[in-house]
Amino acid sequence: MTLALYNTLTRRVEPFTPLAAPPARVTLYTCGPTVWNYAHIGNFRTFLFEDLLRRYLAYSGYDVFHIMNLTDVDDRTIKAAAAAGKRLDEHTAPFVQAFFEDRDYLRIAPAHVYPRATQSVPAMVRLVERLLERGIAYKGDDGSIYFAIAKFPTYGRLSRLETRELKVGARVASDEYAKDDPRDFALWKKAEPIDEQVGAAWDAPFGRGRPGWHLECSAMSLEQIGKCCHAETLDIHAGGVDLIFPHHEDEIAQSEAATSKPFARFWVHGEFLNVRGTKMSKRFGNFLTARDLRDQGVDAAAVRLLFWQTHYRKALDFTDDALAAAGAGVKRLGEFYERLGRDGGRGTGDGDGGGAGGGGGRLADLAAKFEADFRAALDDDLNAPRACAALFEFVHNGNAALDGGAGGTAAARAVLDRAMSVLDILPSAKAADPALERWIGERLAARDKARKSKDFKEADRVRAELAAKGVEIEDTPSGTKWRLV
RNA sequence: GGCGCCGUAGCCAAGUGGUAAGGCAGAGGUCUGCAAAACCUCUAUUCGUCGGUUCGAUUCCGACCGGCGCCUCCA
Repeated sequence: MTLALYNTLTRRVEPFTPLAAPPARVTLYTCGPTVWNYAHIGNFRTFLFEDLLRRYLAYSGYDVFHIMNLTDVDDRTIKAAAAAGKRLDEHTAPFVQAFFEDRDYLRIAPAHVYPRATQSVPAMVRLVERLLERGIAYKGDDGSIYFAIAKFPTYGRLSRLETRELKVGARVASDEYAKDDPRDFALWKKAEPIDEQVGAAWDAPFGRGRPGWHLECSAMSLEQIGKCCHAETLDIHAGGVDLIFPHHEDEIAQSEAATSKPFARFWVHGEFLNVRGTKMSKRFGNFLTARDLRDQGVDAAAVRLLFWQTHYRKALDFTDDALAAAGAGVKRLGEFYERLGRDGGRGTGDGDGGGAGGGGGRLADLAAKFEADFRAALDDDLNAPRACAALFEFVHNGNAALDGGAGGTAAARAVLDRAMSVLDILPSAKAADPALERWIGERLAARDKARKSKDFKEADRVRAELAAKGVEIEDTPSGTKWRLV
């Protein structure tokens, strides 16, 4: 079995066959955040889907080179900086920082490089020059540089909007008359006063200005894969569905017109996160940021599981109920994982279990089945919901096997660890400070004493006291366990 | 108007031309001093509606109803 992915270019699920077998290098470019503000969890749904893709490629043995850009100059960043009376980099710096914090909170594996638009201007200027030399770009009447769609016959191949017409009543851009063809898009925008004001203008042979939105991704991805792999074609380019048009369509046009090579072999797009049926968006004000969740004490593992339980190409409605349900699932998974470690002191793979459910190695067998199902599911266009179903089936059957005294826990735990390298949904450990821990120890001892003398009233009172502080307890044959909730 | 997606149990959500995964919630039971956790059992004759193709459709086709997305700078 090998990985197959839905390729937006062909609208089909196709086997993912890189130029060489694992451990071959795979180049993955994902469109990152525009750092004009905090990213919301809708944005992060896409980044999490890309995290799943990247981790599963690694799990499958590939040497992934993951590039994620940071858009730190565009209309919104400039407007926001001007509104705040700041320079562009002054305005974006905290949001870049916040993005990395949110990324870490959500356990998203860091990309290998985070090229920034403002730091890649030379590469962008070179790309524009190449297009000018080839006669595909031209200077408009307003002094901006445009890409001539007419010179790129396959324009529209990705989005299939080649025959599009402007929607009735759609607004007409102010630069409409500066372009040869209304469909042409800006590569380089002539510097305006507001750009100068915030420091978002650069000199170029074709005029002082700033990059158009699409240009950065073409320039930076080509620059990065040139450096790392001497290539001009990406293995995979990913993003949200809303980027298909015009962003990715335009990236293809710019890149391929310049290199005459396919820009990316696979285009994969993640669906939206919705709120009550409508896409989460800053514009609609129906958004929630990652830090909102973090501040509410939401375990990132629950967010991840919630997202994994819906296929990445299907819209997902975000609700508190769904998040809570995922939280319960995460907790159960954590219990099982802990139990494997605890009961696994003796299990080595061929077990000692003599109970009803378990012969030797029963858990190892279950783990092997789980791993096969897990892979088959993710190989099938990253069917994470199915992978999660396999996981919980394993939890269920594994618990039953443990109840029956089965062995093989070390093997089972190893399999689970491998799966977690992809899903990463074990509950976050909540650390207690030493003082609290000491107090818990005292209380537990008191309760134990009460229980031994059959003073259950007192024992229950202590349990309630602990619960009031968020300490949940569980009596087990090997003593009372506690955890913070 | 153009292109496209979605509609499966109380909630969330996989799925296949051959008879409905998984999660959460709920009910009963085992275990426990009681709990908790775990386990066992149960919870969709049915997959928006109506037609069609087929031996057979939730799965293919058509129409309709409902929800949503993109159509120039939104992940």
